[in-house]
Amino acid sequence: MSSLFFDRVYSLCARIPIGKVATYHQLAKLVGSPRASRAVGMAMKKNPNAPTIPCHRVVASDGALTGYSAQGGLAQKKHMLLQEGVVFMGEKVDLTASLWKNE
DNA sequence: TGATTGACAGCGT
DNA sequence: CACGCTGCCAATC
Repeated sequence: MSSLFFDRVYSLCARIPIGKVATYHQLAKLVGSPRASRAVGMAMKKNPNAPTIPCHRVVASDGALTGYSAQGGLAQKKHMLLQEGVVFMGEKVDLTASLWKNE
């Protein structure tokens, strides 16, 4: 189960600092396929390393929490992000303040 | 091997 | 501003 694509996505996911979030499109771009945002989402959904990969730090391009396969769903995801210090704008993440610039 | 799916993104209405 | 449709990529059935 070692697809280069998934591996890249997981690596980037683990690379996202606490208090920051990345968009699916951003990860897709970093892995080399700026249009593979959907494939990135699929990798998150599969998430073989659930507790190992902090995939909860990945949100939509608009900062909205689109999905979360783990326990609790989107509510839990939002709660975790808040706990890590991510700034929320209602039900969406304030990308203006918490978007990972991939430093 | 082919068709369908899926945690998206962009554009149009 | 909210909703809908299309396009893209890779995985899974």
